[in-house]
Amino acid sequence: MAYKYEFARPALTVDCVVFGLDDEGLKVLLIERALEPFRGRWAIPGGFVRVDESLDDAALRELQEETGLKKVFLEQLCTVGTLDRDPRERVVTVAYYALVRLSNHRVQAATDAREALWFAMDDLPTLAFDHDQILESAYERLQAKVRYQPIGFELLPNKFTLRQLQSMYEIILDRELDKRNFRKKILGMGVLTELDEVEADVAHRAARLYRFNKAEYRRLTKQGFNFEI
Amino acid sequence: MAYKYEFARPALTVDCVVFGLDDEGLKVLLIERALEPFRGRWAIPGGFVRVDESLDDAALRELQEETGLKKVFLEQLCTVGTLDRDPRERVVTVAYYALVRLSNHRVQAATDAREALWFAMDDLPTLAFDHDQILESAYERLQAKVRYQPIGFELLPNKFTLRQLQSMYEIILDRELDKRNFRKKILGMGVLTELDEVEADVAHRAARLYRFNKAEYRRLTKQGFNFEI
DNA sequence: CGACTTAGTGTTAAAGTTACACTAACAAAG
DNA sequence: CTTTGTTAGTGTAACTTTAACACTAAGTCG
Repeated sequence: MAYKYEFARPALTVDCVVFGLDDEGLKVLLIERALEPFRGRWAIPGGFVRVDESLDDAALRELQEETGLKKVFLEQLCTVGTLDRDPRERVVTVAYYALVRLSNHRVQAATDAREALWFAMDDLPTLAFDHDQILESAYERLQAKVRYQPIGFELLPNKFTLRQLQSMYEIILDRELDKRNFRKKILGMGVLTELDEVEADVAHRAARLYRFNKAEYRRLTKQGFNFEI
Repeated sequence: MAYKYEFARPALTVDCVVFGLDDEGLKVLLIERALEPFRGRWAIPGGFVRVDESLDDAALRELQEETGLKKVFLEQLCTVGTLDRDPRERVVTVAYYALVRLSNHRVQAATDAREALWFAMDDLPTLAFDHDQILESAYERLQAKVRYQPIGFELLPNKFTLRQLQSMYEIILDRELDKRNFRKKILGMGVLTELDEVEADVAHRAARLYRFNKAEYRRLTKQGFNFEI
């Protein structure tokens, strides 16, 4: 009991909603709690913020400690400070969310977590604390975000086909898109570079490969270009 | 020195960017700090979160204590936890923003503030801490928000003219709107009720008065109606 | 009653969005 | 080597939305 303060302080935590994408669909990374409270229940990975690390660092650290996931681009979602959200004491949590390519990230349970697993979005368990609500908010935010920012090029291989790109959007937005309109729109943005290559080893006509042009994307972003899908 | 914890905890504060609207334009409520650090400098009102109050409550309380402002609709903006943002110790702050009708809110400096004043957005002093950045983020968020939500009907009298409504949008968005297009769009949303009344005491043709139809607005919102201006 | 001020109104061109169906390329099977 | 199956790739037309633009109407004031 080493730290003393004149006034009582809420505990401060970070929680990370990590969405993972693969061919099967959109998933979320959850951990099974090894400790009370909610021992044995599934939860969003997260933990206490240390006094000498930034919020972003804390989120990255906790994510790695509990699930093995590294170098994820986390974005702040919101901060929740309801009085009774943690039965132990007053805990305020800063929630983050991220979207990763599932095949790139092998998870592995560690500190404070019995297990870390990807759950399909349509087959989620009831979560500990108020994590259901946080997850729901994160999902809404992700869908809103993907509509006006060409997020998620990091989710595809370096070279990808337009079909792969479209599928990614369809999975995240949870609706079908028109092939021709999608191609028109995405090519019209001018952030894709057409390669002199086609996909290999397919049992049908091979599709052309494209590369995401990051420099061009940044240039357009600065000009306030609208990337709405 | 009454409260002891096993691990060091960051202090937790809330800060409120309150935008005020009147005929002159958009203003921000700032306080002059009465205490160190940054004593004498202007800052966004805010203060420490108590362990037994929610974040929203803390924001409302601090705003009232420091500026006299009550019953403001605050919305969470972001949470900032940079390590050295406060010279005293590690402080994490949850930032809020709000938009109020200036004539409704007489301010008055109180606790920890020497003075509380409205500053025009184009004539701001340098602020304490990282409050310049927080204010800038809040302004961007306000402009983004006003474009797709009919925010700010609370900023007008109960009965208002379309010209008043348009002026409000123009001030917040900081650009001129076409009168006919604006009227078409806003009336087309169906959230305004035309009254059998016109404005009084004007030295020219009197404009028709309208009322905001809150019930209809909520109904449409649930249906995912797009209120983009 | 003339001058002044703001209210109120429609149309058109341009841009963007949506819906929709066929041919091209290639591999695999026979 | 021909047929079959599968996905790639392409254009147009209807519709909707946006943007630009100028005059008459109503009322006050002097």
